[in-house]
Amino acid sequence: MDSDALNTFLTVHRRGGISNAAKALHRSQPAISRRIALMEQELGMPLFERIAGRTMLSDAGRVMVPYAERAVAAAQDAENAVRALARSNSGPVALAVVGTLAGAGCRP
Amino acid sequence: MDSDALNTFLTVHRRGGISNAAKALHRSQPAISRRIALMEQELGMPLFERIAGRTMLSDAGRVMVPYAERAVAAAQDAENAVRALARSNSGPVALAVVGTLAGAGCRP
DNA sequence: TAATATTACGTATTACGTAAAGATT
DNA sequence: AATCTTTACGTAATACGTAATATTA
Repeated sequence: MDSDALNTFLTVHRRGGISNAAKALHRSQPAISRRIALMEQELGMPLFERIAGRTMLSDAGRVMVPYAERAVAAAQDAENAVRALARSNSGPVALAVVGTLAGAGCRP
Repeated sequence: MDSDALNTFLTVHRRGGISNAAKALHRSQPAISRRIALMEQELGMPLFERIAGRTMLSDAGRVMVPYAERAVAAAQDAENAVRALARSNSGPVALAVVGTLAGAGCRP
């Protein structure tokens, strides 16, 4: 179960349907529908209940939401941490040097 | 940055090289090498230092390890949580029903 | 030479989008 | 009718494995 798939699942939940999720993710509706169907097939149970034209969380989906949120956030954090390191290597460090040499040039 | 990619990264780190990671993941060496190269290209910085035939963590890689561990574990937890729900729905619950109707037919 | 990592290249899998069909209000 | 989801199908992007090419112990 990939964090990318989990993000798709979360978007469908948050946007309240596949159509809105597709817009938010800049994908077509069938792409999102198939992705969810694949996850459900992989898990052997539905994540959403298609009842009365509505796409609402199933019991399994309700269980998965907080876990998916953690997984997606953690994956993003991993990337952010490295990018932040890159900035710290060429940003604030240079600022500190300037501050030490000139005593000005950076806001407190 | 996908949890699957992060898992590849972690495996290379833990196994101490691309060859061993390839064996552990049942992939070829080039597949792992390219996957890491793609991540590095996406981040704009190396995750490993190829020094003297060794594949060791770079500064960025060292930063990423704990984040990657959390992300991979969280993604697995998401799947496990739903599968655990499935087991709990077909175990104790069914047992209770049978007990109510028949008063027998299942082991305590 | 032995072991490792990377390129090159063709293939296979996967994922997508468009179009059409099914279902529900 | 209108909206939403799913299926069908052809195509495009991605990822793989084999083979060949470095690079280093």
